[in-house]
Amino acid sequence: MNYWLIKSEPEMCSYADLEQSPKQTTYWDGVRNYQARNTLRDLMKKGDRCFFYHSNAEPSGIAGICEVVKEGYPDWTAFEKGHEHFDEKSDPDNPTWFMVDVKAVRPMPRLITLAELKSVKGLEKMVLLQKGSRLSVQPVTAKEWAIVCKHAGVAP
DNA sequence: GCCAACGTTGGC
DNA sequence: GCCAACGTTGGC
Repeated sequence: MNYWLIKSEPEMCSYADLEQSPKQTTYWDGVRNYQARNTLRDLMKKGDRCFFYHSNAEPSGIAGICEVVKEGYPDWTAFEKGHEHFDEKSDPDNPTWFMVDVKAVRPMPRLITLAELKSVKGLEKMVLLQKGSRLSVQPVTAKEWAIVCKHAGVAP
């Protein structure tokens, strides 16, 4: 099983919003970065676990854990004229962008803030904490996953 | 709102 | 292929 961290602006879709979605599941769309696209399309597998991270938030941090329930498929929001994520260059017959479906697993007992994560031993190499890291889907090592869960007091 | 870091675009 | 200009992300 692989571990990931996915970012979402809580104004758009918070962890609570995910929990309140039908079947606690939603599609995670709007990624318009090639590296992140490759991860979504090729690497994320059913059953993989993800930290659900609130970005651009007050404060930012990990809000919960979710699970990949549908592997990479074309991000149809790129095909819809007028949609916020419309991209005229993405051809439905040869899509540029992909997305996955994720399902809520469990919330963190409290938000694990970015500032807090920076001070946790063993997370120094975590992609999220690297300077200038802007990737909206990033790999998390099994070790980092365990450390964060232990720190937060939740089952991995 | 500011700004650093990064990705993309496009002229050459 | 280089690189300046521009747009976006996201912490603060």
